[in-house]
Amino acid sequence: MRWSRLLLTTLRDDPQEAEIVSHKLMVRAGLIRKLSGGLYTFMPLGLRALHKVSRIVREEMDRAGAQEVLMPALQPAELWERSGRLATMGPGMFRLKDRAERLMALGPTHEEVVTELLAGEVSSYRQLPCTVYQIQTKFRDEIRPRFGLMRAKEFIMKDAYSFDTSLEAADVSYQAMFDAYVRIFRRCGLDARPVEADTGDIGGKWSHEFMVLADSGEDGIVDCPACGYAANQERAERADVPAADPECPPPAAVATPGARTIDDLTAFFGCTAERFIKTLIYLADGKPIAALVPGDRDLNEHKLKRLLNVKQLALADEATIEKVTGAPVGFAGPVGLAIPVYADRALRGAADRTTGANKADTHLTHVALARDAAVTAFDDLVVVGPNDTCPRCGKPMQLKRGIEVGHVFKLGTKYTESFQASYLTDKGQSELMVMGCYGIGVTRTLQAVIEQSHDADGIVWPISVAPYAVSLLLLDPKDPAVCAVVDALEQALAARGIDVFVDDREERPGVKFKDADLIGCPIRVVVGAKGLAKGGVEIKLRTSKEVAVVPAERAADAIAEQVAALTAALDT
RNA sequence: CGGAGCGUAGCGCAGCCUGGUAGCGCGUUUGGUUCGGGACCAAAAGGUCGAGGGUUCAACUCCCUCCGCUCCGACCA
Repeated sequence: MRWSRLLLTTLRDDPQEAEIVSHKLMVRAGLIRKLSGGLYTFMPLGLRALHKVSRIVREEMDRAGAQEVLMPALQPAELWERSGRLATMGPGMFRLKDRAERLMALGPTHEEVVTELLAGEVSSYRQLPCTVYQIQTKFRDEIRPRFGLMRAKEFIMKDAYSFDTSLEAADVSYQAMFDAYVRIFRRCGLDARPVEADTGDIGGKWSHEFMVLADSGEDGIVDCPACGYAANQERAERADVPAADPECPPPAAVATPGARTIDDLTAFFGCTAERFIKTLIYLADGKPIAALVPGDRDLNEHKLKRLLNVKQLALADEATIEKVTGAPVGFAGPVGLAIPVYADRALRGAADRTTGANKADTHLTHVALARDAAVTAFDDLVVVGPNDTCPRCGKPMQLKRGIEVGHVFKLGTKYTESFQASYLTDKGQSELMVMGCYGIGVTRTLQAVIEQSHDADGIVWPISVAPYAVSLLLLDPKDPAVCAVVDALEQALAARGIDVFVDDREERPGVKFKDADLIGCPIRVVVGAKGLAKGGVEIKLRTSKEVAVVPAERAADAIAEQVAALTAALDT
């Protein structure tokens, strides 16, 4: 491809719309253009890179034995009623009506459609296991689209679904997908690592997310360098270190006018935040409950939701809090509370702490939790912090940020039950299929590659996903001799199956160098009158400063060697 | 949805506080000089100043409403 014929404009300045480096670079390098918030056009160069990611995904899915299908993005909402997710996932779905007033949805994911499909297709154990996948545009009415392709309203996802005869068989399918994911991200040149994750609205028992480490990542990751334990902060556990507080006198009420927050209280009492017990009133499926965490910790709502096994969990409104505690917001405490009370494990054995008194402008000191309050259960309820230790080995852990590029779930029979997706066993009995689901954000993965691989000058593409392997800079487009060398080289490379992008614009050399760095193809080849006079064409890797000068007639072979070396380095 | 900020030429921005009929840089077009790390000179095209309403002799500027975009929180590939 020649630049002069390509719809490509690079930008000198960072776009005002972009915040993180990968987004800025994608716009500057002319890979994407914004239509509106969370909606992007892939320009020719960006689409090439996207196709390369898709191809890797497809190859590895096929290798893992999954079969490609393509399901409709437009789906009847009735399907979602059957699984019960119209309620839980409802607000995140784009809904519309057809001319018969039937409620439809633009698919945010396809568990319903695929389960309905397999329920009809599979009738015998002989047809199992079966894993299908598709690479398709998904629609989600995100509350806040962000960071370009990272969180978009419309994005391309590879979603796969496995169906098995048993939990054990499903584990095998899960592992096959897990292994495929490791290969996919490795081939994309990404440093992605699997972490234990929360299952969220998708449901199911167990899941792993594949995280690309990046400071701009939206997720917190907890990582134990000693034993390899790694988890999303939403799910991460910590070693159980119960409080070992000495006995204390009975609770005493202290007037604390206007002191509602932990900050207010530490100032008022002049002690550290951990000496307080934070009491949070939640509505769990509409019923009030209290959750207790040490004053210096944040409650992890995912953990609480899992413990309570409820669908909806939200902080209670002011009116509910006043009704339940008898006090305005900010003075709730566990002593004398008539609703279920769940406390973080670190509060087991807690004594001589300060809590709200369930009375306006009043707190209780000398509270010994077990002695003075009725705790329904102790469990791990806080967001893991920097000082927590590993739940497996007790060693210190690290907190990092990550971009979630893939997620694999063991779903069990959650969906096959809703859709009565069953098969006949070899004994002629009807059993529900056991399911797994597996997603990769293809567009997000592409951007994650850039987020992880760039420098001050621009993108540094791994060869596997680069729009072109080679940037060929024609420095003297008016010099027939130079043009002849470029033409011959372009053809020679094409004959070897190497994609070349020729910058044949009538621009000064500096402009071409800058743009080549910005666009970031892994191999840069410069052909100019000066260079030819000095011995040939110049070959340079995007990752290196070294320039090799090679006679024109040997250039194609030399480049092919570089391509082979770069490709081999990424192959698993 | 709650909080914060921003909408002026294709892109990046100034002007607004203190109303007087819109400017800079990049890019684009034409001509010339240049030509190995974002050249220079000259000329030119390009703007309903996000939209609507109000105040005023006069609104990019002040006021109100709405819309859009970006960032921080809940959602998630």
